[in-house]
Amino acid sequence: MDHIDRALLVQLQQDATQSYAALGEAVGLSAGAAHERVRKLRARDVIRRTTVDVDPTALGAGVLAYVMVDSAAWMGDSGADFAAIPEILEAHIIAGSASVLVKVRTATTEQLQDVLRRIYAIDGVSGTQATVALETFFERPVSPHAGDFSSPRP
Amino acid sequence: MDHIDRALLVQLQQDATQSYAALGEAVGLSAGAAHERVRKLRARDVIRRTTVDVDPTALGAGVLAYVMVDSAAWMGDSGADFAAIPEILEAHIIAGSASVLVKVRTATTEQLQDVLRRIYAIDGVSGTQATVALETFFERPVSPHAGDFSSPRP
DNA sequence: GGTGAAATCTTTCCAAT
DNA sequence: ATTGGAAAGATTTCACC
Repeated sequence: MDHIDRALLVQLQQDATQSYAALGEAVGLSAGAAHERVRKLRARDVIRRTTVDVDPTALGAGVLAYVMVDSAAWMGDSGADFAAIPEILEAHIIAGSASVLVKVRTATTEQLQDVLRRIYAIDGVSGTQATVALETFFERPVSPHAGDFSSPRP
Repeated sequence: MDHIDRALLVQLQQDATQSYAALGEAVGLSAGAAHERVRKLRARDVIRRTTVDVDPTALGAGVLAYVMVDSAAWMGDSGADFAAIPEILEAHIIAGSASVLVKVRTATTEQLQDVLRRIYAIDGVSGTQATVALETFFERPVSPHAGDFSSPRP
């Protein structure tokens, strides 16, 4: 994972449809060498998959909310219960007053309410606190240059 | 946006490297027709871009946190200030007691602390409440079948 | 809007360094 | 690990439906 690999990841995050010739050009390598490096990044699961970024509003999922889920019991084995609710895009065990944090997208606030009802039905859940996003400033992938920014700075 | 378009989006979310022949096969269309539909989905910005999903831990960003940002003033024009912090992956204006919710990835909790310091330096910010994720159950893209699930069901 | 086929460009493989 | 080139395969266009 040198600086060339990171440059390749930046390029691919921006546009994974570009040719290996263009990719090589962008990082100062031949098409074959760029291909070989990307192949290894995939093999090592640094690149997990190539995918498309779909506009949620075009799919009728314009309402975004984060939900703090409180529980009376240990929730560490409840991953599948949350995954069974398709409107939930992320679920994390958290440190703090709540137990689980989930990210939800729905078409309407009525549907959000229905998702909260289904979360409530999960074993051990004792409460929810939903926070609705009014406007999204941005959503972007993790930067391959993370770690170059943190203090102490050079 | 009929059911074939949604099936194409599901396929592309899973693997955007597959050929139009394979894509057409999966949805019951010729390669040419699949290509034309995908071209239109891109033109209409339903597909915003083709990208790679990179493992955050491989990039040295294994610490995930959500931060509620409190403010004394209107934060509606502060998008660029949050975007200037590269460790911030999402920033949303929210309804509720806080003003802005941000998603952060860093290598260490020390670096997280440094990000909080930089958030604090943004004009109008009066406080932060960070929630660290201990374990991620899953992170997945928005389902093209969203809306097929909500009650009232058929 | 869909099909099948032709032309062009890319990916993929490999021998050499 | 990288290069250049050759073979295999994919994308893109187009005439026709």
